[in-house]
Amino acid sequence: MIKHEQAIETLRLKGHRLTPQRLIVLSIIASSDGHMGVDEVFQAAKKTYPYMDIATVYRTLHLFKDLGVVTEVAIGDRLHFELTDLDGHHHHMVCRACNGAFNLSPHYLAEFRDTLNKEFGFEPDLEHFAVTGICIDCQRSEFESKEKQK
Amino acid sequence: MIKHEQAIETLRLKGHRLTPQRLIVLSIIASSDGHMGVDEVFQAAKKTYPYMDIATVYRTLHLFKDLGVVTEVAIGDRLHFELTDLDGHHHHMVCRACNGAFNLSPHYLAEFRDTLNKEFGFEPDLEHFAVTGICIDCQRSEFESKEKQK
DNA sequence: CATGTTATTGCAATCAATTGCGATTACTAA
DNA sequence: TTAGTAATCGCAATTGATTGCAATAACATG
Ligand SMILES: [Mn+2]
Ligand SMILES: [Mn+2]
Ligand SMILES: [Zn+2]
Ligand SMILES: [Zn+2]
Repeated sequence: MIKHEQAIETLRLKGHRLTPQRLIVLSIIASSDGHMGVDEVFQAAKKTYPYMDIATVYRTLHLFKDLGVVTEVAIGDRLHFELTDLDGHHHHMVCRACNGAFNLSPHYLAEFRDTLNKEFGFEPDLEHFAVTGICIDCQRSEFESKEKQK
Repeated sequence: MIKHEQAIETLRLKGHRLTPQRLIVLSIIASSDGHMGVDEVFQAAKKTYPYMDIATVYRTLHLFKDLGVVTEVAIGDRLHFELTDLDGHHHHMVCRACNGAFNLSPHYLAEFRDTLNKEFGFEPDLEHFAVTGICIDCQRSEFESKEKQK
């Protein structure tokens, strides 16, 4: 629970108010081990605070993101959030067929980033990147269902 | 205009109907040299066909995408479309500050794709990829405005 | 503890994108 | 050329995300 306390301290230091809505969203995100979709957060929040509004959830998550408390990741076309990983960044491979999310060490993208930097002076947004695709298991099932068809 | 005829032939071969709406969207996309946002296409289409509906524009663009006639690229959070580049794929760097889009040869991502393939058996969606970030010019302006501040 | 200031909230409106549905129309085949 | 049929369209409703605004509540100050 040290992380939780730290986040609250960050809020206070930057002059943000400690509202019940913010504390609830924080504890929900903190109690999850992976990413959470915005609606998941919203549904969970309504259970302890029925007046919670989806706009407040979005505003809170964006505030937490600005403060560095949570990290945003676009999976497909939906936004997901998770507590910022203090042990270093990571990326994701997300399967478009089964929605499985696999972690990816940052070094797989470091080279790409460096190349764009050196060759074009371009600084890409690759903090917490999710690349969609088809995982190895779903490639197999796809292959098998094609076999069966003939 | 050879491309245009080819697209029409593709529609007919796959059993899709040649509607005025489809022909208009096709000619608009074909007459543009870069990406077009969906609303750009819609506004242009309404000029020659005032009854055009935005839903039809989306459905038409998605059909064209499935047929391989156009390619979709997500720039920031908006979808853009362009005629499929027959001379080979390409990617983009898009500046978050000035919205400038720069083309990127596919070889910059080939390595990344191969690594995911070999190490994890993951097949990433990287057909027509756009990475956002800050271009070299905007990095300079950012730096200068920070200098001026002190 | 009471009070004033202002950040924050809930609600409704809005925007990009998608979808269900009944009306229309492109094409097939007589 | 003329139906018949299914694909397609326009329209309205819906969804995820965002925003303006008036009401509310967190917090500083006395
Ligand atoms: Mn993550
Ligand atoms: Mn392109
Ligand atoms: Zn999968
Ligand atoms: Zn720029």
